Amino acid sequence: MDMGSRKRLILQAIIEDYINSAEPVGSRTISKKYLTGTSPATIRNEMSDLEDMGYIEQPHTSAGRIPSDKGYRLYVDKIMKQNTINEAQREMIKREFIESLGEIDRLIKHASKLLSQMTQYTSIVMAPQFRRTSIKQVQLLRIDRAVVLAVIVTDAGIIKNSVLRLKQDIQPDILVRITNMINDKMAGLNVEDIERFDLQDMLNNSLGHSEIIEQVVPELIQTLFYSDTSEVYHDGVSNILNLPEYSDIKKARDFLNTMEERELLFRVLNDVREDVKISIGKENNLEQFKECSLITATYKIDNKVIGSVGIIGPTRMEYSKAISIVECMTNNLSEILTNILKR
Amino acid sequence: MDMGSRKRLILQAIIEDYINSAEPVGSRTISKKYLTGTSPATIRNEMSDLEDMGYIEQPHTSAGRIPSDKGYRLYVDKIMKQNTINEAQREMIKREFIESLGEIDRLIKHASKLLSQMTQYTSIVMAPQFRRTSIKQVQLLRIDRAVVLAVIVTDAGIIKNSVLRLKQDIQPDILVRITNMINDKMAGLNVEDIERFDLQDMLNNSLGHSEIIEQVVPELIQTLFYSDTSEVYHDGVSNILNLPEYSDIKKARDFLNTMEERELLFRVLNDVREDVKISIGKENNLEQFKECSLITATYKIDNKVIGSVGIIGPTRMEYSKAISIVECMTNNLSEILTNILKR
DNA sequence: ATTAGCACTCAATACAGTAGAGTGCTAACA
DNA sequence: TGTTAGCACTCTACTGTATTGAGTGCTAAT
Repeated sequence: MDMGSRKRLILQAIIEDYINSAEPVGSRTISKKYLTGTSPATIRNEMSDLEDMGYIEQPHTSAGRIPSDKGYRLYVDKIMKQNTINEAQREMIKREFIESLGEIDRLIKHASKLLSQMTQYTSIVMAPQFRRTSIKQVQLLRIDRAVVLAVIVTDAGIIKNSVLRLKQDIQPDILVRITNMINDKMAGLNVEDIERFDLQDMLNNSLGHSEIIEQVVPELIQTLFYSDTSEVYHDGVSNILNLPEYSDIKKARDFLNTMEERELLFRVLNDVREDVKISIGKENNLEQFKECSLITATYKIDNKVIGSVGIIGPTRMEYSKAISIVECMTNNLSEILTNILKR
Repeated sequence: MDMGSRKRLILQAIIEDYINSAEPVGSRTISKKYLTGTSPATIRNEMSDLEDMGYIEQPHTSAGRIPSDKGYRLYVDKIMKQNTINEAQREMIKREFIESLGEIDRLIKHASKLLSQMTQYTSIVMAPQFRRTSIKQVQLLRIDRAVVLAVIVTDAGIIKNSVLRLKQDIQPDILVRITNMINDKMAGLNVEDIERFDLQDMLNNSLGHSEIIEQVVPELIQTLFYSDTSEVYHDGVSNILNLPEYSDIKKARDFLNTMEERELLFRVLNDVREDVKISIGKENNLEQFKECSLITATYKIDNKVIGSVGIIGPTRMEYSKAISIVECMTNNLSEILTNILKR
């Protein structure tokens, strides 16, 4: 059976109507609203074919049709037209970001809020990732007699820090020496290297400072790993309760539960390799998202992928709009991050 | 009309039954389950009195009674017995915390998770607050030619920092001079003082460094304020969907919306002055929480109140358990924070 | 003061009937 | 041969009605 252009129009009509209404779409509706020249009976025949081909399905005999995951996939890949967000919205993203210049952290949270507001779905974002960069330098700063602040600068300019509390007092000159030692050994390493870092070797060449190094270095390493998995934010979770598919309280609860598992969200975002990735329904690996679609995209610093953002909605998603918003968002993020860090 | 001891027992029975069942409690139930020696008719008379006194109310004529806010208040203040959490749970809190030693941030998030898990309500916590302490010292650390890390240490030992990107390069010796200047002017100030800080005066005495100071100091001040209002976490939001009072999707959505407004949650937590504060239903100032109860408590460093945590649940809350858990939590937080910061 | 008995109220449930949307099939038509 | 009108059929959603049962308030007896 081949996919004539009328079938394609009908599929498009079904999908776009269903996206708006969340109700099964019948042949009469299509005949009246989308293909005025064609009678319901003809459309019924075509719909029957489309069902056989697996693009649409029927919840029960006397209902209209709804798109299947396969149908959405075809729609996204071949049918829908791209770039439906207008210049005003594009401007909005740009403008909003200029205001939140400053702390990277703030920028990221702002991106999340903006994504969920503009799409009316739930957004998830991850802060720029260490794991994908390497250490440029480490600075140790004496705060108090036995308190040291460790600052880690990476090649993408991301700065992380942690407070170290030592068992004994430390003199400034010794701290300088230790700082140099650490930089000798650790500068240039990325997180994968750090996993295999040979602490013992360093202690053997510690010139009598092994006791302090033993306290400092593991703490430093831990900081790297911790910040790697924890900085995931989300926003607009309440939006999903506006959708009829979540009027079932059990589904809503499951969704909320999932959104509170930061580790999980991190994994989802971390898996993104493409510029923009679209996962529809059962295409998602996660059981929890089998009835959702995810639009995820990566952002970069100096063309180096450094993190990703995404939105989660029902499979009946406004793909075209959602995709362009997410895309526009990552483009702006990339640009601004690159600018503020290389300024 | 006076409050005989039988009325008190009946009120207690109504409240405790309603806490468990979320269903209006009838006279027969009380007679069978709580006051076996007394007939339903007698209890009905007493209940009628209790209703006149405003402690209970009737959703509709042929239903049982449910407690009013006033009823809960009396229960909390005079009737319920304290401290129902057992030694095992107390131990659990202690043990859990010992593991998450290290980053204060992690400790705080952990506290939130623990609170919601143990109570099965929604928890909110705020990170230790600057506003309640004063600046001990400011350190500026040169990261790159035009990039400076500012570290602020407070008298309670809380350390905050932010990355400053300058318009021009800066020499290390000049940075030291500026650091000294800033410390001269700002050490000892608290956030309230900072609000009235006279930047112009400082610029007049800047010995030729006014251009850099003009970039650094406002940024520094902003960091103080930003971190003051943003670090609010919550956990267990999904728990509320298990409660029958939120099976109405509209209510659930409103609740979720509220929980996503960090500013609002911050204000709620920031208002807490007492060791433990219990706000029942309409006692809450916020419209959004008129059907909820909040148990909030402060935690301290060196006996100086530095932040607070709380749980939000339905007015039909397991007050006794919730209060002891929140109390136990803040005690542990206070102890651990004091220890790790003064170590 | 307490209790048994009774009439009354009201929400919740179950049930039957109806309306309406939609399909599939067949036969007629261009 | 593709398209369409017509019709019987299916199934959900809604509506109205009757029933049930939990609970109350009142009255009279203990």
